[in-house]
Amino acid sequence: MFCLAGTSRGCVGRSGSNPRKAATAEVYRTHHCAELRTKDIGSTVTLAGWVHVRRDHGGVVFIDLRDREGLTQVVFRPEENAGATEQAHTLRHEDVVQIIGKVAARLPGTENPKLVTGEIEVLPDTLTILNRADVLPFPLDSDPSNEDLRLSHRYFDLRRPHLARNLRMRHRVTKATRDFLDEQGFLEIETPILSKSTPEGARDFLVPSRQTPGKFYALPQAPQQYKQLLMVGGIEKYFQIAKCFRDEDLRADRQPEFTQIDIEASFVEPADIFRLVEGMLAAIFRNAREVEIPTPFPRLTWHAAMDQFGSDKPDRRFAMPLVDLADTFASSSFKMFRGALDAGGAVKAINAKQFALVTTGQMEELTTMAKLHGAKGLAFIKVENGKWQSPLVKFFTEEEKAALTSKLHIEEGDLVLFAADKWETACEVLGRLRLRISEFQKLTENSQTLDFLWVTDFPLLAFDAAENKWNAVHHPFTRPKAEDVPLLDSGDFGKARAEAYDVVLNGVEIGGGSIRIHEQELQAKMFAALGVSEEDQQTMFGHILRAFRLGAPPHGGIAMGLDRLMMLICGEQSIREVMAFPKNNRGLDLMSQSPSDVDQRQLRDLGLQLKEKRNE
RNA sequence: GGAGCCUUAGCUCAAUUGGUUAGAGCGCCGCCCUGUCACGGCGGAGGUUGCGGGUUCGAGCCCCGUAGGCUCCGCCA
Repeated sequence: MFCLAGTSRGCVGRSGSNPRKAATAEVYRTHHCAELRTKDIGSTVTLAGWVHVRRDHGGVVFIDLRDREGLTQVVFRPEENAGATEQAHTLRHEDVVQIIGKVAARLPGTENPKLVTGEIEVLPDTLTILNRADVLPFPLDSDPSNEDLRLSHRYFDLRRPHLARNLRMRHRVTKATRDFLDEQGFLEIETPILSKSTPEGARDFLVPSRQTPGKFYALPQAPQQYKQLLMVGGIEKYFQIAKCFRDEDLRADRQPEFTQIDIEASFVEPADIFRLVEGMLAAIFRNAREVEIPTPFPRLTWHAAMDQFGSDKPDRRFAMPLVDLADTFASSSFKMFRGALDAGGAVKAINAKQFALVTTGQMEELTTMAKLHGAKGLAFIKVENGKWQSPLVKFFTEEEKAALTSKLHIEEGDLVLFAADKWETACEVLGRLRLRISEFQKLTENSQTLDFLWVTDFPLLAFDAAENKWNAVHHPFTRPKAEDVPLLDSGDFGKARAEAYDVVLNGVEIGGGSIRIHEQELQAKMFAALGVSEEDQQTMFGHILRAFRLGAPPHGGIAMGLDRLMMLICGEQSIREVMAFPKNNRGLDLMSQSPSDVDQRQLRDLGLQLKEKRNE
């Protein structure tokens, strides 16, 4: 036996997307398990991998040997190799073995067309058991629903073809990204992970400083300031596949640490960023999914997106548009509608086609959802047996009914839902209902559509009633649209729009960015609007304000959420399925049991003391 | 911080209205089996029904609490 325990050269030089011979000779094997064909018959090969399945006939024993690339059948025959066959009887699922043997044609009629290696099998001279496996925590050949169990044995779960495929796909996407941006002249530059806490935005993960007791680094929520400073530094075109950290509650599409394709460029306008990102996504989808996506992407202003779809990330794979009914009900006798309009609000409706048979439970859920998002109730019309079943109908004139029928294209079997409120509330409520109904009706279930679009002209500032102050919608360095800068002077903050844009795919925000402020004066105006004092500006952003006075070029960029993009590319419902080692719902790593207790001494070194002892 | 759904064998699930000893498939263990590829056959082990309490003659099933998981709202510039 010539096994060299401890060598790891077997993996060097392998491409994830394109299995081929390693640059250096492999020690453990001569071929991978999806490689051998009839042309190899007669040659002696060495294979290494996992026992995928054993079929033991008492005499002859079959092993499906599996490695990353595929399966090869190994046949042990007692009359040819009694010793190896004897050993083969003891093999179990996921034992790791190496076999040296001859490639042979399968007996006529026993070829397996389901395997690419199904024409051949390997007759081993030697079987080396490299490592035996315990009884498996769950089977690898089906999808276990117990995610808890999967996450606590993630290293094992990763052997399932499903996850392996996702990780391989992710590699292709990041490689396509790097290749594309490199061709476009972008430099990949790393920025610090030990960074500075800022009050804006999400809650920071903090790292106590040992050498400066009582002070803390923060893990970056995004490399935002660094990439802008790289622009001041004359880099002109930067990108990074950057880890970002936000200490907020998790969701199916949110993890405390996640990855962004972070991009920034100097001397650019939104159109430059749009072209770049469209080209990059086209390259990504060409490489990963082998599809050509149409570019340029359609554009929608934030106001139009809200008005038509009730969302700043509209899913346009189905219609169900929000229809404005202000004209129809301008002089309505129905108080709820007139009241909203008289107060300067909106009356809008959606037509859920062929959903009149909505169940009581579904209707209750929709009503609860509407109220939760600010509606006072949920007015509706069901069209059944040629009649409008609705408590509202008695308030409508014939003209109003005719206008509704025409504007909403009402037909037998439809369900029409109304919202009458402040414009933004009415839009948001109907937008939420629209999405939930699309789930009820399974409107996007097997859709292959890739609907990309840009949402532009976001509001610059939003008023936070709870804190009684204005906050930046994007971040405080976002450039106002040139024509809206006077609104900052006049205090009409709510009307100011930003040079900010999101790229949306199938109703999921996969990226967002903006053109930045590069002048110190404009930045000061912005901070003034945000109510950040001169002193706080210096403490928190002194370095970046100083940088802006040393010849900062006009610049802007975007950050793409790689995990969400991968989720869509792989057709997953959760970003956990496209990350190697994700955390659960509560931010725990069930495999390594982090976060964990630390030694008292570590705390002492950092000058920290725990306030409360937890019950243990 | 809040809401909903879920928790039965290692895994996936079942268990009539609350009714005898909680079952099946896969996996595991043992024996048999020389051309399978979801190999097959026979036998076996494996359960505090998440945990605690309550109602009841009787609880996997009903009620209360609690833990854990997932999803959503808040939160996420």
